[in-house]
Amino acid sequence: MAATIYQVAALAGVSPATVSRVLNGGSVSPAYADRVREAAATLDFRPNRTARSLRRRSSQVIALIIPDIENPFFTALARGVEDRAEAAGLSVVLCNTDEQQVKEARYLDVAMSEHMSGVVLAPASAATDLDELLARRTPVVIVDRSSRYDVDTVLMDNENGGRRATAILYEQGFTRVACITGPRDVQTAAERAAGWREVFTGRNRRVNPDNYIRYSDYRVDGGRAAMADLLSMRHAPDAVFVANNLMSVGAFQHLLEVGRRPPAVGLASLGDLPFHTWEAEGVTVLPWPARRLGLQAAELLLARINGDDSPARLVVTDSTSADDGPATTVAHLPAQG
Amino acid sequence: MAATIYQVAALAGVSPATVSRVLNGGSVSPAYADRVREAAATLDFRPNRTARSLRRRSSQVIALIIPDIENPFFTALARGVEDRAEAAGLSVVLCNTDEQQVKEARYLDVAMSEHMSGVVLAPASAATDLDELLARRTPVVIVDRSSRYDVDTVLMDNENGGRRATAILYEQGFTRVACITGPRDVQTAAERAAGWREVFTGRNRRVNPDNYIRYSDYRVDGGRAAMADLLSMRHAPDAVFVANNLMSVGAFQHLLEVGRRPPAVGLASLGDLPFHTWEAEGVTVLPWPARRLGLQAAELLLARINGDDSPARLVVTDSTSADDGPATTVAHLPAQG
DNA sequence: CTGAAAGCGCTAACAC
DNA sequence: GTGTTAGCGCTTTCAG
Repeated sequence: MAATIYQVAALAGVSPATVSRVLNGGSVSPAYADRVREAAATLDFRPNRTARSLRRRSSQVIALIIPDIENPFFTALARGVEDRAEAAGLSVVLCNTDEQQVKEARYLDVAMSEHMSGVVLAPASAATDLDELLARRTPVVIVDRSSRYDVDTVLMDNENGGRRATAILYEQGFTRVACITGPRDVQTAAERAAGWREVFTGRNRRVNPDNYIRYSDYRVDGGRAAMADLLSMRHAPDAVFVANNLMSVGAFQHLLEVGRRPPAVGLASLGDLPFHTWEAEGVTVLPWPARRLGLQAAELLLARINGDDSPARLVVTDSTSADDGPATTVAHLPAQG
Repeated sequence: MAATIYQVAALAGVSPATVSRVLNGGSVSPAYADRVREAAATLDFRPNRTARSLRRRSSQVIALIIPDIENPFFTALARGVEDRAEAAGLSVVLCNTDEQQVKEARYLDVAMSEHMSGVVLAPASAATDLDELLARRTPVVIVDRSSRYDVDTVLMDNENGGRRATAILYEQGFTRVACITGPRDVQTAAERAAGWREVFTGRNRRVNPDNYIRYSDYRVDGGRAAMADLLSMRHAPDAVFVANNLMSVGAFQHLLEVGRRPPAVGLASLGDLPFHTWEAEGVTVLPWPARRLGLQAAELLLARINGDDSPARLVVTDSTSADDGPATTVAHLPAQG
């Protein structure tokens, strides 16, 4: 049914090698090239990518592995990766690990055994095992959360994000700014909280910061519950820094439900509240440019795929930077222990 | 670097065929099987899927092609497909067409040339060309929007959804219920509007329904603009049926912005407002079970992949059905013209 | 510039 | 139950 390179060759009266050459830009006499193209067209020939990958030992596909496909942060990141990859003629396949290490391992496995030409990975956990992937010299870029490997990594400046968001709330006149962050064992959560803690302790010297931080789950319901918990304290905070987009939605919902919408209680979020375009309603939003992260990650990956073998790079983007601005710092990773 | 079946065979002292058999469940003596497994383990052998696909002429992956990865409806649908496919040991690769026919065509192309074992497609347009895919007998299931092909299709009962949502608003006491629907040339938009029109004309006999319908774009901003437009009419409606989740968000935002939150103006949505869990706030939400649609589509696809060749089926789910309920009608498609 | 031929790693007849 | 062998469709030396 599907035409092969041999049939095209036969119809054009040339060898399969010649057909292959016109497909891949080898040097072929114009006359032959035309005949081949014509034959290919009439047979509706479509090169078999599986065979090509087998032979070339690499495919024209990269994998993007993310922990939560239903989080708009990651879908926006995916758009960034896609846009850049598409421009380079690569297809992106999106894999959802659901924050589970086993699923992540399975998809990494698929990436290897499908000989994908690269992987962009937002790790589900700090324990992710990339040994094999790296042993096979598959280009890998880590994004959003860092890993214990010496590979290209694209991160946000989480600590500074926490610091700035918190500082803004104090500047708005609030006097006791609490923090809702993610799971204790997720690095980004710890870093964002660290930024908050620094500012908090500077402003509320007599207060134990541990009383004003809640470790939640980066999800809507977790954010709502944490906000409810904070507001029920004896000395409740008058504002809250929330460390990601989804928890901010939950926190905001709770405020609406109890009739204390900002600025009755201050609220600052790292990243847009998805599908709420009402900063005007009093929520402070620090840009958290997911799409750009994706673009950068794809950029690094493409370079590696094209043979770049310089030392691993670390790209840290700060939320203060303008959307197209240059406030992104590039540095080489320190040697790993 | 990567071990092959030959190396495993050599180490185990058997033939490659035997290794293949233990991998794929052929009958092999337990003694040999053990030796093979051991050899595979020590070599960290991982079957090369590319080679396997080339030989078997099919891969263990299915493509899910959706028009908008940033729409929670489609990501939820994707979860459904994934969950079902995973249970069957298939990997799902997600492709985002961005509502563009060219991208859609490209991904269909990839699906073909990668010999994917099936495709679940939410068409970007009515003009989608599946001729080749079907000629190659690739199993295909259409979901969400129908196509001109005689293939398995999983849809919501759009017209009834529009009818019910509208009726509910009238039952709540509103007297003039307008409609915000999707683009004129999108079938689901027309169907949902038709349901609305039926109820509207029954209740407002002297009024021209065309004055109370807005064709927008299924996006947040479009919904907001349409709502603003409707409210500025001389005889403005006192309630609005909005035909999808994102436009409902926009419409709702506008109501908040002008201080007329429901029930000051009635609002009914087909599907949850993403990340707003406040039906309590007066928005009527008809369940629009995206995840279930995905499950059903995957179910049909798996059957086809496993050789089912009965006539094409049409599965229509009604939003009135309980989440796990049976109010889903299954019928055979009429013969196509 | 072109063709012949040898595989990429795996599976599936077909023999034994 | 097991091994031998011939490809899947393509790319890529290597000769010419």
